[in-house]
Amino acid sequence: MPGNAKQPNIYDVAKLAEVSHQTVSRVINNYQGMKPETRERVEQAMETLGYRPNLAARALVTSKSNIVGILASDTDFTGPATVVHKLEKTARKAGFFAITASIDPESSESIIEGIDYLRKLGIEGLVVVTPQTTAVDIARDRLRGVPVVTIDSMYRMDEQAVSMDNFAGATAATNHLIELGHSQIIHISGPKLWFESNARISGYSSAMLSASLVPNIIDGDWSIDTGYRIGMQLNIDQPLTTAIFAANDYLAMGLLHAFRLRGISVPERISLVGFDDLPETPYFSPPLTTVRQDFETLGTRAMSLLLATISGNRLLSHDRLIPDLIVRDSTAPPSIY
Amino acid sequence: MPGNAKQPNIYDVAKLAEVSHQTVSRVINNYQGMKPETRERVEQAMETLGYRPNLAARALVTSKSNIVGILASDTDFTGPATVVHKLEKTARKAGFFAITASIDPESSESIIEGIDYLRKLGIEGLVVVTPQTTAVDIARDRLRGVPVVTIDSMYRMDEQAVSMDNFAGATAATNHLIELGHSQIIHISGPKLWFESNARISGYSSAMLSASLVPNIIDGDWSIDTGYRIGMQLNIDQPLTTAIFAANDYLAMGLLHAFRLRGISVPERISLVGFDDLPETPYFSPPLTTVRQDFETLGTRAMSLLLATISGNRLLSHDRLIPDLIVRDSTAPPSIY
DNA sequence: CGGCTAGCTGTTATCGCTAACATGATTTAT
DNA sequence: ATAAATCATGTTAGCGATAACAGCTAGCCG
Repeated sequence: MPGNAKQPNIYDVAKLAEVSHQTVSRVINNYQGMKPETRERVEQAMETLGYRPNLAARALVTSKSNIVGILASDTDFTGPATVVHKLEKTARKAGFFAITASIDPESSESIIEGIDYLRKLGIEGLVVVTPQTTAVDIARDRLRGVPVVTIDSMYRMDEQAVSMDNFAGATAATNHLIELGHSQIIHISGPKLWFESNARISGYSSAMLSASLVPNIIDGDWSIDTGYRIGMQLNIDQPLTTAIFAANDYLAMGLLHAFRLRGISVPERISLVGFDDLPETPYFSPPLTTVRQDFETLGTRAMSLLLATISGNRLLSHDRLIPDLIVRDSTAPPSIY
Repeated sequence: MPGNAKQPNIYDVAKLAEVSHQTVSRVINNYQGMKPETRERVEQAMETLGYRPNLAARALVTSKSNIVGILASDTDFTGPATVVHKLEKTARKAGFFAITASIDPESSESIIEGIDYLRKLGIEGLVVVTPQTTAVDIARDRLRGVPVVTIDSMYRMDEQAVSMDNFAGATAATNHLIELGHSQIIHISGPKLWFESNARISGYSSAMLSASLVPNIIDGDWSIDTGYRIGMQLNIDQPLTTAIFAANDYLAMGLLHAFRLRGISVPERISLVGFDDLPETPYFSPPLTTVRQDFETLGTRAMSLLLATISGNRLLSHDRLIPDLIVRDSTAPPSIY
């Protein structure tokens, strides 16, 4: 790297264009009300010098970092990953920088560490993509004055949030089974600490009760393994169960695997519904009926909401997306034995 | 937000501690050679004021941003996602900020946009997690003087890179089949543009040739769908094929699905090996023999390499990780018809 | 034809920090 | 005891931008 000449600054541009540095600044900031000719001359000079404004200097004087933070769990589920990508792209498109801190949402130490990391950078806003309540609370507490938008919380409707209506999704899934004629429908739930998990439990219960059926919930988590174990142990004959709504596709996958080993056929003996619509879900045997969430829109909306809040336009403060039921071959009317 | 008092600066701390601002700066930068008593007084003052150094001001004067960039494809595959998380955490632990730009690796426009975005921030280094060659070239070109570390490239051994040895992984997979006694082994490849894809093709071919067998490659991509289509069309009787090495688990998943429909049993009629070891891979029917890559280590190593380069310690410049073969039930010796 | 208003551009101060040098109080050497 | 060296801290300048205000032309009016 020879002669690594220092980056040109605003004065270098000014000198070359034979104007004052302030005029250059005006060009950079797109100030209306200068001679087009002057502007052109300055743009010319910036071009030939390869000038790039120094963001640190700008941030210092304006006390605006132009950076927003993203606090994300370090799970590698594809849903959150999609959301984070969209958040970042939306921010970028709006001229903001997005910085992600991934955390272990079960450890408040990790949460605090992540938030402090973002705070050091002087973020102007934060999106929390962690599906547990604690992270949000800590964030709001430590970032007083900085807008915080939550994804996927429905536990505090007054706050700024964009959420996937897991309740509605679960209701749709359950109603689908009810409409097919099932009455003994079990729900295998996700872990209790998660927003989504609870919302799906409520949606299921509500649909069951509305149809005068009795909810029957088995505690699970998000893993294939747990689905498998439950699938191996589950007594489906007493009382006679004909349908299962699993809280996610992984659980459903484990159940399917277990049922295959036990010779329980789906959907003939048991109808099964999942949640998430993973890329491989259509290729299960049988292809799984499930609920699809539009994570891309979720990410875009959340960042738009945050940016609007930062620039002072209070938008609608609680946006909600409804997931879609995708019907495939794993659900059918109960067979009459 | 009442009385939103302005953030304290170094002078406020200095006044409270009754020292000069420079002394405060010394404390912040951990300067050795000041009275312990003075240091304590300053630390006291910082604590009571809740002082946080202003990074913009520091960056301005030192012309060091303390930020590194991550250029990542916006695929939601779990491998890259894991790598990115680890990159970020490793950087954070070392006192650096990591900012991710996700790009469409097939569009050089998108790549350039991503790089310019990072460049504006004044990144001091970059890790490229994009599995195509173009992104790396563009990055190196536009970021002259900034160290760039690549993940998963093996196409230019002289450059700074940490890679997963896909060649070795593919060789291991192929040899496993050969050792079981198979001789007609087909490889379904990934897309041609990807590093990994080519490395796996080479590893397969090399293992075949070493065993005096004839390579037979069918072009694919990474999708279940393609695996499924190929699985439906493939003629496995002429010539008599007894084993398939699929370039990833998704392809294998599609193949399995197709074979199930066609009544081709795995592993009795066809042995199948995948690549990736997805969380669900053990739950395929049959559980899939595959190759596992340690993405966490990959991420950690790559960031360590970058940070070492930034601080001037040229480390080993090409680090390589060997994936592990995980043998499950989808492979068996060929049956003698 | 003097003065006032607009329309552009220039000047100066400032953001919060670190670098480089300056200073005063001790200690050490002669 | 006095000059030199050492230690701890203070002073000044400047990083590269924007903000706020000041100044200079023109053009229009009465």
